Amino acid sequence: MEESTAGGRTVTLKDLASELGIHPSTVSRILHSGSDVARGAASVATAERVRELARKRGYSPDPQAAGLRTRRTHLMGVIVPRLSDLVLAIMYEGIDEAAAELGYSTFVMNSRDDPEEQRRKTDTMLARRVDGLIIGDAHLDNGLLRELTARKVPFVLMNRRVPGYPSATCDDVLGGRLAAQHLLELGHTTVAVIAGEPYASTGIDRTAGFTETFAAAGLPVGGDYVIHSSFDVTGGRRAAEQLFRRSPAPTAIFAVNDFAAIGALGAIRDHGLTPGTDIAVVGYNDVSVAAELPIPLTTVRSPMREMGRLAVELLIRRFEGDDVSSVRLSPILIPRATTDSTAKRTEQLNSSLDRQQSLR
Amino acid sequence: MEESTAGGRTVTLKDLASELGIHPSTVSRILHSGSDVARGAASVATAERVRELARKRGYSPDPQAAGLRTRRTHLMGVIVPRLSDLVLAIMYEGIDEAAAELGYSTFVMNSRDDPEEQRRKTDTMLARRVDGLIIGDAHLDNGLLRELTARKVPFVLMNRRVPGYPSATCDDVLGGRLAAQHLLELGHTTVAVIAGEPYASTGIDRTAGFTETFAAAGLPVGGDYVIHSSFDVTGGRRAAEQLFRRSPAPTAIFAVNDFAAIGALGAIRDHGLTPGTDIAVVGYNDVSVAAELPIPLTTVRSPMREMGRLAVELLIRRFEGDDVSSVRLSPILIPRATTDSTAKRTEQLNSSLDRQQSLR
DNA sequence: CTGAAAGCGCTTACAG
DNA sequence: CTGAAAGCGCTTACAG
Repeated sequence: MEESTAGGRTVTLKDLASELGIHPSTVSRILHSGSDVARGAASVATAERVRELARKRGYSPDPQAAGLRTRRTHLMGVIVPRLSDLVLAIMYEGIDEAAAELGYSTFVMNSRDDPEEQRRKTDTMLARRVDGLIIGDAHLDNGLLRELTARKVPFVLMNRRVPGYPSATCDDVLGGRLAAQHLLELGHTTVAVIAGEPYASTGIDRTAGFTETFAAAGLPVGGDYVIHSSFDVTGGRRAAEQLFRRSPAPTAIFAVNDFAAIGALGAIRDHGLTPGTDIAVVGYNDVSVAAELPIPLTTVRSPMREMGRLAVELLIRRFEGDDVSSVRLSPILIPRATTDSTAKRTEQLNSSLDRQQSLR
Repeated sequence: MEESTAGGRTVTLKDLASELGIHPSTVSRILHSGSDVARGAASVATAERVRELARKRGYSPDPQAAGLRTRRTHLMGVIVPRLSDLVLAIMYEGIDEAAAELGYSTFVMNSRDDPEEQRRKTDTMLARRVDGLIIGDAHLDNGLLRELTARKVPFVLMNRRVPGYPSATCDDVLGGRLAAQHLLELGHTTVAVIAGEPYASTGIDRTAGFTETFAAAGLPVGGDYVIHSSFDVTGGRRAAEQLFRRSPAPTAIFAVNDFAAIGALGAIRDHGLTPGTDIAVVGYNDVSVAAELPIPLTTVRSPMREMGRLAVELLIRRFEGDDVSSVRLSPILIPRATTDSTAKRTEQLNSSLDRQQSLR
């Protein structure tokens, strides 16, 4: 009945020490002196005996106990809107990898982008005494971040940025620009944006990069051609439905998220049109399904896994007292079939859309 | 410079006690006496003063320290093949919810179904002193599980079952049967299975339920009409390509996973055929995209989120010493367009496939 | 080079 | 009803 924590009887420092007839503190010192056998912590001979026995007994130090003394848990809290969003799941895989490599473990929690949940999950993480937080669901204009800063909780943002706080993000303005340039080259003049949630920098920046580029080309994008939406399939479908009511209809749609783009593709099909032929669509992120769609999706690839890894590195640098600044990773455009041969057919399309609208 | 763990200066039991002029042990006793104000732990008056101050100071007990004494961390380890698999991500959301409600926190790690990684991640979890494990990536014939049992590590399986160990799964044999009955009713006689990985009970059971039902109807499914595959889009596509080489070609395909089914749909289109019209396809799980596909996918819905919740509950019952037995949740069939009007066209299809093959 | 002590924040019998 | 002590497993100055 002595088993308590999983794994039953666990070997402790004291066990090791008494088996070798030396003091626990000596064992501790040796085990902390890095791989160079002793480094002044003990004689090479004792050090070797200790290491040997530790290995043999499968000793693994109790992080609870160590943390109690050192005040460092080697734990990171990660907050995301939802792990069932593939984009965040991939970023988390990057976090998981990097954290493991660097000796950290992570808690992940879903906030569903609800401010109350964000606060609650943050509290849970802090109650667990994490060393710091990776925040993947930051809203612009954020009281929680101010508060965390005041409380000196080390954190970095990932995925979404907020001015004034260190973050690991994609250069989303550039991403929007790439999408715009691509569509400009294809000759599109009436374009629309499915812009995501208004509280997320991702959507805002991608939209800004896109509309600024069109404006600079002398083709400003009208306000009612920019529609906010959730970042999922349903959101994209709904937004596209709205765009179908605009006149003239857009000949190209930039959705700031691949899943929203997929929803838009569905709406386009429902209207009897063919993406890539009748109307161009560009998504964002290049999730794995994008290339596998019936009509493969042109998209802006963002380095999702890398962002996760980077967030871990930045946070660790904050632990070490460094004053880290934000990093934006570069996206690239992946042209595929949904922007194949659309622009030339502009007139044709508009008349076909007019027909559709009169049927309504 | 006194800040160390995130959150800086933290209120301790001792702080509370000295502010009230009582002993820390009294404070501890009160805070542990549940919501009934004192329950013999102290006078109602002191109890109220203590609770009041604890609230005011935002006291939250240090779980490291508590765990060190009690040998219970209230931590669970969760191992999944990959969180970027939506099916597992949803299950994890169920785990996350239930664990939070019941006062537990969880670590999740990806094993990528690699036995070495499974072992490594398990070790990391145990080194973190989790109270137990939820294993979502179990392989049939599993040395690791035997070892964990020998070491008295409490664990439950989720998603995939292994005979002899407690698990929270979907009744996959039933699921396979539902798919088969549906296709039988539509009149299909030449059917095939994209069966998933051979080490996963999910694929095995779904395939067994399916083939047994067809066999019982006097229509045994030939061995070369059952093809193993990975559980993703690529795996499904490859398996379908192989099935196109069979003669007679199947008029219906059961894929044990929706993503594999989506891959099969791609292959079908590549062959110039239309799913739901020329060939029936049934998937498994009913992930959110299934209903949103150009041709919505008929599938067997599994209670993914519920499985996660259930796994948490079972594990906690194991902590309490209960001898828990496995639970299988029931799936239901969701008929959609990919099995709309296929069976009648059998002959027609077969001749069309023959034509295709001769072109190769 | 090694030992001994103190202490991290908590809990839990044991007294009284 | 409350206090005081011991101890969970570790780390870290401090001696010597």
